Amino acid sequence: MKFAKIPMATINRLSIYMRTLQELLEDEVDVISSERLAKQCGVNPAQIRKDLAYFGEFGVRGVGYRVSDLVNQIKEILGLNRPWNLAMIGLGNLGSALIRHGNFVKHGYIFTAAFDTDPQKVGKRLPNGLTINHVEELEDVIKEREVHIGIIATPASSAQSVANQLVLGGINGILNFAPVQIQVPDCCHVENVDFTIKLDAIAYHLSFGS
Amino acid sequence: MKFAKIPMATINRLSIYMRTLQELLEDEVDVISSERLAKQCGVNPAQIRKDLAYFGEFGVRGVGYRVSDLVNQIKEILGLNRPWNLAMIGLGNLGSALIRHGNFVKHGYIFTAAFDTDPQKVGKRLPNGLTINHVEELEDVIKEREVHIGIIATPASSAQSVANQLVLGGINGILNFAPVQIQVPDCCHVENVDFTIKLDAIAYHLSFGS
DNA sequence: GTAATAATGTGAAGAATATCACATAGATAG
DNA sequence: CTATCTATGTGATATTCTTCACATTATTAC
Repeated sequence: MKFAKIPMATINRLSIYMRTLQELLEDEVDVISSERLAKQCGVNPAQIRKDLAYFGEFGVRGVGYRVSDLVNQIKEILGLNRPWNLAMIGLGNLGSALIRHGNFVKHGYIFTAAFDTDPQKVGKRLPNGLTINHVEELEDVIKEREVHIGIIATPASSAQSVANQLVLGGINGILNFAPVQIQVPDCCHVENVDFTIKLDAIAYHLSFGS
Repeated sequence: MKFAKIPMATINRLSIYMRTLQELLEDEVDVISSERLAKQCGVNPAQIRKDLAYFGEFGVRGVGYRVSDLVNQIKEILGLNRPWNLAMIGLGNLGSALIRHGNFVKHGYIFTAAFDTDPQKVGKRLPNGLTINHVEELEDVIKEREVHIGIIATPASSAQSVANQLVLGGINGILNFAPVQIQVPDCCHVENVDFTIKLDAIAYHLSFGS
């Protein structure tokens, strides 16, 4: 599928295009031009065409893109035409909220394991039916349940040690909500979600104009 | 303070540097070189120097950077040497978790208002002492309480209408957790936090290698 | 006071990314 | 079947961002 080196920015935008296209689909829009899609996504029309061009030709000249087709094409490009199993590590405020949050399921992700160290929490059942395991069991359980992606929602202080265990358990993808830079081997891909960084950026813009 | 046009990426990295420096400060490290700091932040040493060079000279040649000084300098650069008032809109799973999450307070941000539309929630008191207002009162309340930044944690469907009201209330900075692209006038700066985009990026990497 | 050392600050080179502009090709109407 | 129209796909161009490499300058030791 992939022949050239694809910019990370392209991958992220594809995700945004897909989101917008799925909304259009719900509104029963059949066909859309790069120009209109670009406006809705807040990007340049040529950007969309270039992004897609990395992977093939998906439009019809003089017409535009068939919305439902393009959604499926992007899903295939991103590897989303299959289920991905998630494990949540850390069931404090944030972890618990995320696991109950509908967006993961809506996009085809499935929680198959959840971990914490608090004896009060271990053994408890979550609304989605999962039972919380102790972090000590992490390595075994994620192998057993074929977890593909680990989500770290622990305090910053435990994040690195959890990441180490995830790697030992064979995980190659980590979504990290802890506000630290975690170190992993090259085989493992980490994405960070850090909202205080975003807040700082807003503070900067408010202070010194755009 | 700002003379050239600063890359957004630089601003985000300054935030990361600051975070790491604050940790170093707790470990009582006095001085650090760009090389060592770079390793801890996962960037190139020249990058750090260039980023800082946009704003002035903060290091000592042959020695490095005084950690506590640099933290303060970056705070000033980002406009963090003052309090910022936040309003949370939407107190579902995510909004409630975020407002209880210590990281905002830790970095000097203060919640001064909270809103929801659910009559069950309006009037209730949050653990931090705030009383939940109805979204109808949004415009007035945020003016009254001098809110600077609005955090949208509503479902996607309400995000745009909330954003409109925030703008009407004079807000120029929005942190958006809803998975939609919201449209605002140029005077208002929006940052999006969208973890499904990050998850999609991980899925892509797992599918087609790095 | 001088030399050696070390790590900054920065101009220049390089890489990556985004935008422009137009040739191309599918669709539709006459 | 031909002409017209429209929006894609893409080579060329422009821009933005990152890395290199080294001259510069504070510090320390002799």
